[in-house]
Amino acid sequence: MMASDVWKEYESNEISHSVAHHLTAIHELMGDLGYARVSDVARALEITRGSASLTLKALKARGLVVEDHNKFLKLSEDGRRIVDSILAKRAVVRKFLNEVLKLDEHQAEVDACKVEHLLSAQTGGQLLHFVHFLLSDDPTAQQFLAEFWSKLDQNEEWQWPVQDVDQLFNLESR
Amino acid sequence: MMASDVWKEYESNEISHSVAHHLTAIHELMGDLGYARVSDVARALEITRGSASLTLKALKARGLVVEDHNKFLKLSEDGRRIVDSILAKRAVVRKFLNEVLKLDEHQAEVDACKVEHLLSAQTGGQLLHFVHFLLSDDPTAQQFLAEFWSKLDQNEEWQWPVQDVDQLFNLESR
DNA sequence: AACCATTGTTTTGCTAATAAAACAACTGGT
DNA sequence: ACCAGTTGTTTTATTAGCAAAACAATGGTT
Repeated sequence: MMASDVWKEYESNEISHSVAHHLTAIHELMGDLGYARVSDVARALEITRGSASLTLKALKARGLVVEDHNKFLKLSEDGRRIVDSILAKRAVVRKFLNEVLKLDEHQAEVDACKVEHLLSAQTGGQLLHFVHFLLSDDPTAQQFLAEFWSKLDQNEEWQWPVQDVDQLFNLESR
Repeated sequence: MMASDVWKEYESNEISHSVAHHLTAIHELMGDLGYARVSDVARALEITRGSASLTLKALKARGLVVEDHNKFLKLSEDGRRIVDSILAKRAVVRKFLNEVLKLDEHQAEVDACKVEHLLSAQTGGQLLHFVHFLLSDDPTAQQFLAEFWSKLDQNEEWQWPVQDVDQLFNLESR
């Protein structure tokens, strides 16, 4: 039975996908150009200036973005904190998908981009610990990865989607 | 530099979060009650009948839901296929977060629910292979997990979010 | 000065997903 | 037969996020 309070938490996120990319665009523009204006954000995201203007106005009202005396944008302390957490999650998810699960880079990039703003801080932190150990020079980790990859090559295939995943795991693993 | 075609793929998904849960609600109601009507879906999702009626009308138009001569709903072949892929992704992600990363069950449930409809079939399949091997009785997998968990307990902590994840991985891991 | 490009904003309209409320149709109890 | 409850739909309104278009302000070129 689905706890109905679970699926509704999707909307009650700190930030939306759109907001996440408005904020990260400002961050990247500050690095690339040294500044970020409404038009620069709009260009980076390939949306109209009007759309960016409205979204950024809301972000200024929320205190995530601050504006110069000359319409130059900057991340606030809170905005910077959010961008850091998003970029960290994106990086670790991309790394996991690409370097562990061996998905091609574009697929890893796309999927990481889709989930980066949805994962909790706990999940991001635990995943970071996991991937860090997995890709370290620890011999156990390296042996494990080698065996996993060799199994991948052996093409032991289920047809996806699997009907009952729990059954595949022998049911008693709880 | 963000490839701007990447982040826009977020909207171009086969199904939305809302649609995913309308479909899975029908699936679960069929199992629990043996039938599923508009009101049953609305109750299960805790939304109004009006909202469910409109969304389900669109799903009928898309051919994912079919309607009885007496307003009883059923998944079509396509709808069933989508539900299968969603439930499989949800199950494997939940299992990974809870049983590998040791996140509490509620957090695992919530995060899995958020990303289930966003992951590609490739990602779902690869993650299934990975978790299946990781939780198998293969001694290498078990040893790896034991070491990982012991490291977790040792509380080697970064402050999250980590500023530069790539730096943490020594940069040269590609 | 006249012109043009760029910038930022505002207004209007669109879609998806919801709530709220009104309504019609059916069902069951008395 | 009547009343009450349930069901499904429609209409109206809201919010987030976009486009398109109009507009004003600035800045540079000739």
